[in-house]
Amino acid sequence: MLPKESIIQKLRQKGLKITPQRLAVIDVLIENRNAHPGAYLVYGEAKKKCRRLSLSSVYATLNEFARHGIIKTLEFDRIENRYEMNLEEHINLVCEKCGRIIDYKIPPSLIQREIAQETGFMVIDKRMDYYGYCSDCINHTQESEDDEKRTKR
Amino acid sequence: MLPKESIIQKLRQKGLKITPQRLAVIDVLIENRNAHPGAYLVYGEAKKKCRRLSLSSVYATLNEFARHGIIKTLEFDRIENRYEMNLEEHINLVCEKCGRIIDYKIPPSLIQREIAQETGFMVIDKRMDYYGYCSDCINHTQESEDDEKRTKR
DNA sequence: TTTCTATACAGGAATCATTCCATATTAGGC
DNA sequence: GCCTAATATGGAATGATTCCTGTATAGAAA
Repeated sequence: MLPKESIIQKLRQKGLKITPQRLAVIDVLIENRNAHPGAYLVYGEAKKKCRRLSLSSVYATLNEFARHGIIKTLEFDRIENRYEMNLEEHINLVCEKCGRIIDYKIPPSLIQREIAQETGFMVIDKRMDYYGYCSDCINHTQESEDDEKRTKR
Repeated sequence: MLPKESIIQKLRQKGLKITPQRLAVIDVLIENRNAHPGAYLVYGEAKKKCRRLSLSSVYATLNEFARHGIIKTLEFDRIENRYEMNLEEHINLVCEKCGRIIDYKIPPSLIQREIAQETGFMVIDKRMDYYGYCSDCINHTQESEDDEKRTKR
């Protein structure tokens, strides 16, 4: 099944309505699935497909999708959130209830069960980021922007 | 060497000045090293130690410390940033230059060299979060807040 | 100890992603 | 086609963080 159909089916299952705005957002998410688009990009692109679309709705839609596990939200410092459709397995133990954060030193290979046994923490969701430089940026001379590295906003 | 001394020494090495405000922030960071304090908490606690201290300075100081690798900034959705002093090893490949993000499917155990070989991405920094519930929150009845789970701000 | 100046600070305004709210619209079951 | 709960709009509000301008000061040098 096409990813789009799959999403639409999920929405139906959950009793969510299929609106032109949501279809536009879905299209954009699929077309940009590798770009990890932010809300603004989604808004800009989706607006082309659905003239009557507000930024608020894009946020609401993205949040709704995230809530239903259709996409995943990635948050960053100083830059807008990004959204991804790749939900594959891809460590701070953050309690979503009380906000407490428990460090867990990771052995090379690690599974939820170990964490649960050793700390009693129940893992619901994961996020792993490695920060650095992609091959393009390593090759294409560093030129001037060297000191702009962290100037994001 | 005490952690505080170690930090002060690092600041001296980098030519950064040792001010009462910074000392207060350092104390708070050390005292709360396991709490992953946010800027507001740091401000509140540090203010007790150094009457003449502004929130702006706390932010500036935390950013400065992070820039020099003394602490690490953790960013979250909807809640303020948290800061940690635990810099131990603890995966999205995010290019800090062009902002591109490359997915890298992780085998159980994975090292930077593999990433570099397979993708050409040079890893500078890492972040791994597992989200879920801590043992306390699992035990202490879920009561009413069940639907507040994601109501963070 | 005093001087000097680059660095740091205070305090308040500004920014900007995101959310909220009140109202208007509409998807989709009947 | 009707009805209504779910959505969308758009503008205001929020809130963490940054920016800005004038002031203060750490610490090197005299």
